[in-house]
Amino acid sequence: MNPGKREKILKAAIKVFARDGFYNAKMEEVARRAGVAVGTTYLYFENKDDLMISIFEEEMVPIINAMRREIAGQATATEKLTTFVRVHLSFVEKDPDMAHLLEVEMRQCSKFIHGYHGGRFKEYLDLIAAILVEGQIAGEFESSISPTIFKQIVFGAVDQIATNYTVSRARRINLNQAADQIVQVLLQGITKK
Amino acid sequence: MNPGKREKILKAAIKVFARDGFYNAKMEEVARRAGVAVGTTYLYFENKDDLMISIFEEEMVPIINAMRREIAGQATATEKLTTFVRVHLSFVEKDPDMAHLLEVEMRQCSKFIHGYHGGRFKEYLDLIAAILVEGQIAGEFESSISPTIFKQIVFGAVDQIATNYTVSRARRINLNQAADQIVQVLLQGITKK
Amino acid sequence: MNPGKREKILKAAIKVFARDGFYNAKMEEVARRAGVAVGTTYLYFENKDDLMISIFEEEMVPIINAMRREIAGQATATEKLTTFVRVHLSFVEKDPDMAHLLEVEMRQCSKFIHGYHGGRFKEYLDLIAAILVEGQIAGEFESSISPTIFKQIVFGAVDQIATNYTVSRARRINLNQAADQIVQVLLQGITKK
Amino acid sequence: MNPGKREKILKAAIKVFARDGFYNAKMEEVARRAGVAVGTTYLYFENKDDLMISIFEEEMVPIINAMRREIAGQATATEKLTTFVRVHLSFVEKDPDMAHLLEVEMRQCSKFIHGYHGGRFKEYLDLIAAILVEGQIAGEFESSISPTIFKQIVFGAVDQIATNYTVSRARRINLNQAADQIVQVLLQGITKK
DNA sequence: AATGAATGAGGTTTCATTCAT
DNA sequence: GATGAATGAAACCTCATTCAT
Repeated sequence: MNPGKREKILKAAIKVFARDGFYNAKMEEVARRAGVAVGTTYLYFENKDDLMISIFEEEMVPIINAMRREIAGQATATEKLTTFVRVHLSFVEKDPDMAHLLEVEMRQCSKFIHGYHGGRFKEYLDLIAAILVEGQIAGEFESSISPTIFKQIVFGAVDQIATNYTVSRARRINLNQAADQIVQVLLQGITKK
Repeated sequence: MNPGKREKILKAAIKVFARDGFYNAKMEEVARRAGVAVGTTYLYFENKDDLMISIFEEEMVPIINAMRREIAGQATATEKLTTFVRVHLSFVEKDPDMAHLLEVEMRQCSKFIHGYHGGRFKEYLDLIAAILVEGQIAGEFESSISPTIFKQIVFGAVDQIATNYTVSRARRINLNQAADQIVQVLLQGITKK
Repeated sequence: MNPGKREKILKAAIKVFARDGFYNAKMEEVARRAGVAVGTTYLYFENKDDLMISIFEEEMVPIINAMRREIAGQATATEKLTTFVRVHLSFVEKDPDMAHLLEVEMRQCSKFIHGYHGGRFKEYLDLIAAILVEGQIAGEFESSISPTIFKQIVFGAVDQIATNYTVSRARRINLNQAADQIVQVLLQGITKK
Repeated sequence: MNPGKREKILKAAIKVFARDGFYNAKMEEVARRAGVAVGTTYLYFENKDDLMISIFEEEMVPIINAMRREIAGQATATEKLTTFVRVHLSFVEKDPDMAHLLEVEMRQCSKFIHGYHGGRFKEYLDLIAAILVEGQIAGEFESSISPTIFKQIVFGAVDQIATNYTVSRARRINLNQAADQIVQVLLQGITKK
């Protein structure tokens, strides 16, 4: 098995799935872009679904690790939360195809939705929950906030901004400014003091 | 023709699209559930895509109207924002199939994604933006928050909660509590005072 | 039964069958053009095939009669043959839709081909055969020519010219000149004396 | 790919299209007869129309070439014309399916009719025109005859005989005799001297 | 391991025909 | 008789997957 070839197929699939959508994407096009024969893709991945799942599983690992490292480098929970939002959006900016997959296409892969949930995605979301809990313990954050709900709020907000950025072809949205605003709202709320 | 029949097909499509996903859904199953012949569905809708678009267009209208009415019944912008979040989640609770469609499946319908965006959906998001602006003018809300970004934050947060609720078959999540927490975060932030 | 309505349907069918071809023609379009409901066409004609057959049968009658009359008005077999060719092409010029049907579309109607042959069409061809025989008896024409073969030669030649005229949208072909040339060849041959 | 397989599909299509007609022919039946799967036919031909066009294009080439060779072997224009008629009818006798396609079914393929006309078919007709012109120059044939019209007369006559032969299942028609009669009429006309 | 031709199940859509009103 | 909404069979074509080379 050639691990480089596996990687090439994976990268090609990201491009094609992102561009055409999971269901409209053709295995032949993935193979063509990877510079291999169709049959070869089936040597490295069980089937189309498995290819999708693998993208998620394997591309998510470095992302989660990088995020974890970035967060660890921050002193306070407040800074950690700020970091999460900024880094996530910088990921989106750097690799919009991958971002689009994680946001939109992933949800269509039936095997993913039915029963898969709980792998890397939960791990990623729990980074947010951990930050909240840490802040609550440290007395930075309100203890009345539920980590389970909060992680969804943060991810949802960030993901919506990201989706909007990814979908709108003209990438004239300022993700840095958006990150700041998200952080401000999450930390201070919108109520005028 | 027969508007009742059209409605039956639409409702059947919502069920089937929600259960099987847009691409896995079969027109034959939609027809079966609607109690009509396959050909009949094509008397009322141009094709599968049109059926999906129509669901969005026609089911969104009463939702938007109801939301608008509920918001109008509130005095302050703060109450209006609270209402938006609660009512949205109550919609999700009342009709999870429809919610699932709007959240997940809709994005797969190619015609929807390419060029359609901006109809009812934008209208819905702009309800949030209007609330923010109103609050800013009234002096309730911080004027430094961008309406364009804020509406995405709110929708993203609420939608993520909703998606999670819809996907998890066991509906033991308390949406009321989630609504309260979302509102609290949005209004006050999580920073301890 | 309203015979006028039957006629309207027949005429509409000629137009539609000629324009779209028998297989691509839709009964709904025929009905629309006739100004009746789809179901009505089935009150006057058993089915699509029957409609085609009826066109042939019923439109052919006046044509054959007119042709017979014209021929009868001529004194010699030579003049009669000349008349046949000219009148046929003038029919084509007057009603290209009908001509197109008889030339091209008719052959596609399976019931027509399988077993039908021998109705009006044979009657029409036999007008030619009769002219030849008459001329042979009168001593005008060579007696070595087979009527069965000759009628096909004449019809084939005339029909090919007609088809070419009908297909080429730009109707700049001179059918009169073509008629003269056909007659000349048939009567004298092309060999230089 | 595999040119032999392409040929098998082409031959199968000729049989099926000739027997059932273009519109009634099923791709599945074509595949079955070719001994391949349905999908395979689409590896070699874009679609049903393309298959039909390809039959015409590719089967016509050897026919035209053979005809050209046969004609070239004759000394006088008179002999060449005789040869054309005889060889054409011998083709029909040898391969009635192919003949039927060229005569009847071909005209139904929409792509063929709309804009295609003028490729091989014109080439074939022009063989006749060339013979006439050659004979006129050599002083064998009357110079008053238009080549454009004459080629249609000859083809029409021959084609009508061929069609009649092909349609009538009982092949008891003597094509050799028919060829002689056609030639006699074309060369000498029917007028008794 | 790699290829890519071959497979064939399956879905959308069309449209002639029917039949309740 | 007239209507036209409803029917549902049937066919083209796609494309994930396989397998002989």
